[in-house]
Amino acid sequence: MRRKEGNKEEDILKAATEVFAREGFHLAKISQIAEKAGLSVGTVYLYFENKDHLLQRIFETLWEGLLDHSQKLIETPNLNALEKIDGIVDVVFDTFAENPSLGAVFQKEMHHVSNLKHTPFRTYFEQFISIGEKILAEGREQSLFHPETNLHVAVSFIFGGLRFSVHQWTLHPDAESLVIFRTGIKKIIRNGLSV
Amino acid sequence: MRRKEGNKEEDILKAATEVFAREGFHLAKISQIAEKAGLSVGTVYLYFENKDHLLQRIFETLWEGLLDHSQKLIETPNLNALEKIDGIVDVVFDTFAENPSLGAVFQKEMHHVSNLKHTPFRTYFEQFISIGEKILAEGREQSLFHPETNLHVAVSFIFGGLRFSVHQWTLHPDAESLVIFRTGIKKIIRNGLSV
DNA sequence: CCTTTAAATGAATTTGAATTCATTTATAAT
DNA sequence: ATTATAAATGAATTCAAATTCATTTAAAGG
Repeated sequence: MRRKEGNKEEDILKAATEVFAREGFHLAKISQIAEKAGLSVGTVYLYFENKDHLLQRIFETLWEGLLDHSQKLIETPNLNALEKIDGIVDVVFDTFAENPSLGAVFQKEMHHVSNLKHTPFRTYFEQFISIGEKILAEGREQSLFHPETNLHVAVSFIFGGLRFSVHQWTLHPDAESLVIFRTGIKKIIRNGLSV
Repeated sequence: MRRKEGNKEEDILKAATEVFAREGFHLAKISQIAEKAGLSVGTVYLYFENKDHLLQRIFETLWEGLLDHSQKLIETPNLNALEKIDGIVDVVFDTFAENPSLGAVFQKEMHHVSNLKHTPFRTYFEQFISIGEKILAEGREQSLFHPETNLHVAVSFIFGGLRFSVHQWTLHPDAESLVIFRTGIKKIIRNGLSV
């Protein structure tokens, strides 16, 4: 019998990420993805049930990576809440630094994915938010943070800011601007704008 | 001859905003919009060239309002940079407080609109960003802000945070949480999380 | 070097909603 | 009242792209 050559599933996901990043999910054509992956339209359907599932798998991998690293981070001893927040910023930027297209897809298509039926994506997002809230609550207990800050508001603001900044960074994803974004964002989260 | 009853154009835009907010642009059906506006599918096309133009008009009105108010704000004498930033937060929340669905559409569909050909939307966004950068530069000159903060990073982060927070607020758009979001966000932008 | 069968192909089919347009309705002018 | 015509309707058409599947290709086992 014939055997599979290379790793087509991976090739397809990589191609899909790039096409979704450039075109957006709805304008992306399966034919474009197939071409970029170097195979035919029909083959895409041997590996993925449909277009939605492609996006779903991309987000699944992404979220699992983010949550896994974040979970390890908050369990690290000898880190205070401020250091953990810096760690979260690093987790996010490290994730997207190795794959800038993923940052664009994350910014553009998260809402589409969370609307899909039969997906655990609202749960993933909620877990991430809940990790954020844990860190902030911890910081408050350690008297590092303003006690009156509303957790939900703070986490929403930081999540949105981080996500959009990553997206902006992906427009010119070089190493130098990566450092500027990372450090700039950490500084704002800690100290805000004012002196 | 027959004359137009009421303001159908307005009815359609209002209905479209609600349907786009709930379903997202691509899943929204013209038939749903027509039904919610209390008229037929064909009538929608008497008032708008196509589905894209509906979204386009919604964003046009939205951006013009935001830019107009922001422009007036930065020209107001006797406001320092910190007060101007508070003003921007207020402009944004005032805009969406009177129409929470607009906040959801703004968060979900901005990327679709900026991909449309023949639209000035990248320009609108750039103008808004440029207003933000002006305020930050001013604050730096007034020695109110950390001199080393990167303007582009700070503005991206704040824009993203503000946009996503508004979207989160629209999920439970009551007056009490509005105040909590407004004040919480202003505080974080000024002072960050740490004491 | 056949034979078997999994893998791959891409043209043909299906689908589903955007858009159109022939027909109907309602108002204003005469 | 009648007529002219703008406004409105919604069933029929169009269209583009997702999905399918009959056919072809190529590796592995005998």
